[in-house]
Amino acid sequence: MAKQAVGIKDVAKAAGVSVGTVSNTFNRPQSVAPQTRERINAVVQRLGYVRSESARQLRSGSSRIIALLVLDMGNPFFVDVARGAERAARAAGLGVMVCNTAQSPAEEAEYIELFIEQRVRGVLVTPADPSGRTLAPLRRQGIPHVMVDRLAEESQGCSVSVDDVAGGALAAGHLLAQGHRRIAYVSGPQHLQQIKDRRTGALQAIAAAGLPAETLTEIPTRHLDIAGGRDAAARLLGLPERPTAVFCANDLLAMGLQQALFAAGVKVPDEMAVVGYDDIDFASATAVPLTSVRQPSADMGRLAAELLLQEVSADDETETEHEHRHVILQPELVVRASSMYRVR
Amino acid sequence: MAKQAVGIKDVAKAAGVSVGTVSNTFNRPQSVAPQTRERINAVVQRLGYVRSESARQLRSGSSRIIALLVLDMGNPFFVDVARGAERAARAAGLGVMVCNTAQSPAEEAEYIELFIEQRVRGVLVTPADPSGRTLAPLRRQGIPHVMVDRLAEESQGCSVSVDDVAGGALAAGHLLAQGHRRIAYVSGPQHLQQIKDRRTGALQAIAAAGLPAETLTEIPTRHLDIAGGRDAAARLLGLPERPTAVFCANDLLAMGLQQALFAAGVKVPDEMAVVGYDDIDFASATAVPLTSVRQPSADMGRLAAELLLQEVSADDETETEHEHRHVILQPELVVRASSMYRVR
DNA sequence: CGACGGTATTGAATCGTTTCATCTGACTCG
DNA sequence: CGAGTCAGATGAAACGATTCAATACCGTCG
Repeated sequence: MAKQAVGIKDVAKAAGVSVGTVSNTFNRPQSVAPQTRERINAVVQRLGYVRSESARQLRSGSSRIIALLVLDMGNPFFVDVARGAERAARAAGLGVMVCNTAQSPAEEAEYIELFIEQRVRGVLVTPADPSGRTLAPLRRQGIPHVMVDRLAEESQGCSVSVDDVAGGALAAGHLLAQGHRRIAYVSGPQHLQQIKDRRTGALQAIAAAGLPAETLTEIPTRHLDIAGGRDAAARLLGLPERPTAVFCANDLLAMGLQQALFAAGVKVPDEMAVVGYDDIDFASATAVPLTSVRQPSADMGRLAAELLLQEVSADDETETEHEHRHVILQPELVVRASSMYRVR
Repeated sequence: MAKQAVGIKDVAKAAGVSVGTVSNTFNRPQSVAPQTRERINAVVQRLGYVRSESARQLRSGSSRIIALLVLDMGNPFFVDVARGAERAARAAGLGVMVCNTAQSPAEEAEYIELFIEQRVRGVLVTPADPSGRTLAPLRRQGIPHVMVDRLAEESQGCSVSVDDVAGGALAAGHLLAQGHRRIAYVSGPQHLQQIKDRRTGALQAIAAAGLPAETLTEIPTRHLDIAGGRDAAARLLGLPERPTAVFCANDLLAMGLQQALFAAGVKVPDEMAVVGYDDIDFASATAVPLTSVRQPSADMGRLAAELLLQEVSADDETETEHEHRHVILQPELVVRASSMYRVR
């Protein structure tokens, strides 16, 4: 029952021209006589002909798609990044394929392989593997890639990242300024650079305030999600000297934590101030709106895509040698109720 | 600088065999002598050869990718659907390309065109256009498609949906059982079938309780998101006879609404009971956990993908004629604090 | 020894485009 | 009238894989 696919030859025959002319109507309309063009377009319409991308890319060597590999599709932060990237890519006539590594280097490697098979035009990636080894095949194939939310090492390619050290310092600095002297840092998987940098930033702020490093107590979690936040709350409340403030490595953790605190009857912010990270939409929708470190997520996606497109076109005209660039954006603290002491 | 792509011919030459043999090593290894196979694999490894998908699909006529078109990537409900679909597809060796229509029929049509160009194996779609007209090109090209979260009309193809009428009835019935007699329905764009069905269900429950239709006051919103919920709250509180309970067409609305109520000092659930829809993870993470109608989102994605795969293989062996199937899943009410009257 | 069977390999045809060198007329100009 | 120009159209080669009929080789059996 499936219709037989109609190809460019069928169109050519029906319009009484050669395949070359049909192809030209699509790719350089100005070189085809107007009336021929119209006749062909009419036939295309009538037969419902659609170009086969696979045939085009076979000829051109690479597809019109860029891939985006994110750590967690369930985190709205990455959804925002994806949106930014998608907009930029579509403006350039490219499609975006978004895939989720769930922070697993193995998944990451698998997807990279898939992308190479697809001969994607380029790859945007928030790396799950800190070594960057999973990206080696891309380099080998000469496929441009840009790291997102991660500063690339020298010669590893372009990157767009946010200064996580500064972000950590902002969060901790804010809590210190509110008078807190025992602060918990709810972190995540230690192999993620972001986690480490945010801690570093927090410690810097503490040192700058002339306080000892012990001011910060780290509470690691296995997963950067809401459930992880709930778990962390239990451990937080079980600490011998209970902190009066907590800085969470992302908003999902903060939300889970905040809920568990509420359930345990611990008042936010009076008994426990909370600061999150990412400033996702949901963060401002909690009953006690969450103070959070905002990352310019959509911008990051957009910039990364633009950098990638630049690199792609530099590859084309081999004359201009491409210089890897590293864009570092600055985070911003958004203060809301969850970290403001009641006026006393 | 970009490495020259290595093709199957290079491998064949380097291994001293014909291209056919190399191809066979990949596609029917058992028909190649073990030692030849090993030699070829070694060469593949050494040269870093990767099959070109475009060439394969050109030959086979369709790609190894299925597309998933969702209404709103920012809604975790659809992320769950995507996860379910992705798992099923990858189990069958297919990739999934997820795209976001943002509820715009125009975007939907554009993406459909893209999918046809890509000759995707099949399409899963949560339709933004109620007429189903945007799907016509798919039918024309004989590309299998399954509607997700929407009951397809006869002969429009397979579908996997959740009984939204039942869901609406569950929500309203629950509120009625709690003694509420003035209920608001915060709805969304009227062209979405889900919105209409949930209202229908609510009205059925009201009728079943022997109450007048006026028991339900509809508050429409433009967008099914958190901001829409905040807006709705203002209108809700401005109503002449303020309802004592509100049923929101999805959880995002409910979250925005709940926050605005909190800010306005309206106690949930004492002064206003709230019920949402979808039961997204975030819904249970609010300070006052949200009562919500749970949809088996991941199951829906999985089932839809499975139905699609079935249809795909039925198309292959043209012997078995494919019968369109319609799976209707049942929603489930998850009662949490936001709708439970304090014990009086 | 010749016919046969089975396994492993070959190489040409094919998929649907794009590209480019070539061709065709029509028109202009000296 | 012949040469030159130019817009438009042509058709074959190429892209990189898969597939399949044909072949080569080897051992076995009658």
